[in-house]
Amino acid sequence: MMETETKRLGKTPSIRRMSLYLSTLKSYQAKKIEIVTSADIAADMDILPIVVKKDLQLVHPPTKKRAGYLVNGTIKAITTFLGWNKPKSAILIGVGHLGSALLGYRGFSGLTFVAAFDTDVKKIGTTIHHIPVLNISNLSHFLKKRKIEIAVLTMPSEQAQSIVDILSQENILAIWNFTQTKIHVPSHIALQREDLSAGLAELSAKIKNNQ
Amino acid sequence: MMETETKRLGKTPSIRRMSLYLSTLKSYQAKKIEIVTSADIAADMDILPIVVKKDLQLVHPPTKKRAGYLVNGTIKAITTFLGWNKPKSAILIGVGHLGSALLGYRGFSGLTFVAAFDTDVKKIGTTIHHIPVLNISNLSHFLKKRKIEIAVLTMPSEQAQSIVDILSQENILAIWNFTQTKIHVPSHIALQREDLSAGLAELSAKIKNNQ
DNA sequence: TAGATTGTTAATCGATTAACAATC
DNA sequence: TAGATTGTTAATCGATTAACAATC
Repeated sequence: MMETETKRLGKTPSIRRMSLYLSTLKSYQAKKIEIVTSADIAADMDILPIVVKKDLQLVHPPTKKRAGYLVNGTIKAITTFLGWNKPKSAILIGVGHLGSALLGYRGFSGLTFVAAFDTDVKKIGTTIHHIPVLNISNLSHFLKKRKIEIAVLTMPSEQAQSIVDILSQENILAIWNFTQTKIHVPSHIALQREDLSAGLAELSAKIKNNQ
Repeated sequence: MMETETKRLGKTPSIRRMSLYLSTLKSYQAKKIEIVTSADIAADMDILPIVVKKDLQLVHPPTKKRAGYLVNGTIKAITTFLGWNKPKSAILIGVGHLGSALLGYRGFSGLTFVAAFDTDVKKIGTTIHHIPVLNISNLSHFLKKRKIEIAVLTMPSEQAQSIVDILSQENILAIWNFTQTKIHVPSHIALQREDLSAGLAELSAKIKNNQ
């Protein structure tokens, strides 16, 4: 029997919901609410309370013994579970509109952009959202000096694999691929591919269903 | 028993894969390959052949009687299944970096941006990727004149609900929400929320698993 | 004590994978 | 005919939901 390459992590849907739990809980924090029930959270997220209970059990949140979840402690538990308590150092490659949007995105917890790279001499030497844009030809050299954990790819698809080959030789942990192309990485590097059209496909199916 | 509001569509994972089938098939088209097997497609997408067969059965692709799928016809079948044969007219609200990136994104099939809206007088009157940027105060008026099917939200979260309230009064089919806030829409409007941090959460879990 | 809520086990549902029949 | 491949049914696996025990 063929061995599946991508071993299942299990709980992927739960993990994808974690960031929404975080922002929901932070909104309670802003309102100085210290304890919330699974029903409260569920109502705010349009899901069922049992989903909240099951999901949160993954992160071992502190509870006020059968009276609700402690807001601050649950935020900490989720943050730790995702490894976001120690922000991961990241670089971004390709400072177009999407790249710039990600560099300035306020919503990422646990990710800190250290530098961006581009080929365009007009961009090199500038900063975007306070992050310096460096010459792509210095990529290797930079990675040997600085410990970088995540590389975010927002350059044109055609250049993706050649950059990935450079990244693969350095000591990074993960690649987050926003390009429209499949890339090949060594198995020790974690890979996440974002496909914006997948969301559009889902929306299109919903439209069809509404009619 | 409480009624679940978001009725299950079923097959959501399959639907989210459709756009990848499309781009994979288009790469065969570019190479003038006319017939491919589920094994070919599976190899190129890093999934199992049975997944390809099951997914494609949803769209009723033309097959060369047990010898493979006809590339052109299968592209057409998927496109039709998603309703992408008649491109949907769309507007985008909030021409920041993310908005600009989406306006210029080459990867969307079946979506045509007709106009963008912003509050910034420096942007109003210009075009981005050939799409005119209009004054947000003309939104209602514009929607009464032009048949728009999808509204894409890329403005700051704080403004989201007030814009949604305007949109809800007009005759649109769907809202694609890229903001970080939950919005309330009437049930006849399809809603898709994109959460960029969900992908980061997934990637973080993969990193943890690799260690 | 009564009510409320988590924690946990069991049931259901849906998606993935396997097996194989049909047939080119 | 033999080999290959889709189409389809069955089995497995995982995620969601229900039910309820524990206990504050």
